[in-house]
Amino acid sequence: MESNVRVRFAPSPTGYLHIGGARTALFNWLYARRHGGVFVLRIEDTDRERSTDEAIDAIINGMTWLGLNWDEGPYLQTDRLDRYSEEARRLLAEGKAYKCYCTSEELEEMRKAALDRKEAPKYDRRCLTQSESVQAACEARGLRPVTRFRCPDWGTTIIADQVKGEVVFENQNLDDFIMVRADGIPTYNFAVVVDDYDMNITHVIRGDDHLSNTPRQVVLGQALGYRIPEFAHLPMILGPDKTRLSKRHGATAVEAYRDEGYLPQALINYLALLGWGYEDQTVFAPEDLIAKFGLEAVGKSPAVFDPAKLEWMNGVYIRELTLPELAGYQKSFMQAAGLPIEMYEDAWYLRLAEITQERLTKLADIVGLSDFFFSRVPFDPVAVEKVLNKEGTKDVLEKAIEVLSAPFTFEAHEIEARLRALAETTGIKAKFVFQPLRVAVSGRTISPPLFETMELLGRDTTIERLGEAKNLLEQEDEQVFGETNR
RNA sequence: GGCGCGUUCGUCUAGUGGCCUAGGACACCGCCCUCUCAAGGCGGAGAUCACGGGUUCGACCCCCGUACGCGCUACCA
Repeated sequence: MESNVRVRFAPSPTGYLHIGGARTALFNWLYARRHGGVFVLRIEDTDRERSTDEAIDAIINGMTWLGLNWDEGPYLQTDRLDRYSEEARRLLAEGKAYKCYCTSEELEEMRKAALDRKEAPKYDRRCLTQSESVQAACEARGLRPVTRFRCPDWGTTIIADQVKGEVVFENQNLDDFIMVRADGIPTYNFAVVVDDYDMNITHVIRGDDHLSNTPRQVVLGQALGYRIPEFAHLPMILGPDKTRLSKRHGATAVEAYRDEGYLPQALINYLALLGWGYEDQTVFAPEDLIAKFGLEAVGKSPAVFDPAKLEWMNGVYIRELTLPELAGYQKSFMQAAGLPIEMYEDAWYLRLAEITQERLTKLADIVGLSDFFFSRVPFDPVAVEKVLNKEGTKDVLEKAIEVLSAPFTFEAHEIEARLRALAETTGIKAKFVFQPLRVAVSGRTISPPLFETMELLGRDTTIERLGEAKNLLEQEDEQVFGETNR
């Protein structure tokens, strides 16, 4: 498809890639792919205090894991400092910007005073007309100036936002914001404008926390003689308490979701639904998302992040995995949890995947579902109480050991047939013979299907576990006997 | 304080003047299936469409106002 669409994701590397950033990246990526355009990754690291290399890695890792591949970049703003200086000098020379020697303390005082007078805290332009001699005096005192943009104080700036619609701002409400700090590093509002222009960005798709900054950027771009890109401001993602999603709300790093066993396609699908929808559909393969995505269908109002729905969706995608894929994932999660995965063959893992697939909501859940295959886990006291300690359990265990010891191929369907026959002959309801066996074999009241579990455990281990359960009951009998005898 | 944005079931949303006695999904509840747990099937409950005024034969949908929430108002982005 012929296209000149160029979009970008421009995070500041002050922390891991979080859910909100991922959603912004996703929408940009979808828009680029939908229109056959270019997706640029740009790191906005002009805040030297808070930016870190680790954060850059985390962002790149997160996006890579999600499959949000970019076509250009990552560009670093700190690599482009000369370019910003060049543009700042130009504006200075044209009288569209000026140097300001006010100190942070002075500015803070002015702000407070304005607020006290119930006025908008707007810079009063006291440095706008400063003579060169005064400037020289300031320099002599060791003051380093910032560069302020001389904002037009009349007229209106209209943003034709693709999500929010037409938004009108009075320029007089803007003030002469700082473009370049005293240390020569540009501020966000300046660097974005230069970058988006230099990188030929056609559509700026970002969080709506930037909507109020947009007129500043437009006015600055106009002063620079740039053509202005289209804008689309996405609604925020909120926590359950309806405030902006943050660390306080628990897991917000996409890497955390990866480590818990979420599938990238599930997270992508879920995130796409936060602020966007297509008829009644809820499950979308990535290609489907690309085919159907459009800015016109993006909602205007913020969305609360719902971990429960993400979990459900992850289950949907886990069930769509092929067995070899699932087995591969499961092995790595089991290994990470310290289970000795070399204990079994690949075929064994395939079989395990088969019987656990529809029982998983997160990949990491496999650990709690399969640990007992590697070594006995302590009996769950509740299971002992409610199942093992029932009348006749010992008898069931004994008979089952007998039945399973007979010569036959130790496969699920055979095991099932013989155990059902046992229930039949003893006259005990099938579920009452299966449940104690489950507890004996897995230690718990919940497990993968019993017969498959036994097959995977193997005849010897299965019989051994049944015997151990029986011993446990015998010990208890003795104790009870001893006590009542006293 | 100023400016801006937003407001449909608990949550994500469908809905662009009559199809809405408001549809779907998650969560919740019940039933079925069933060796447990899941998955699956069926069903239920759940929204006076923030509130108040208009406009209209008719408003969730259009206009105005109010309330509440959020964002910006930094030498953060």
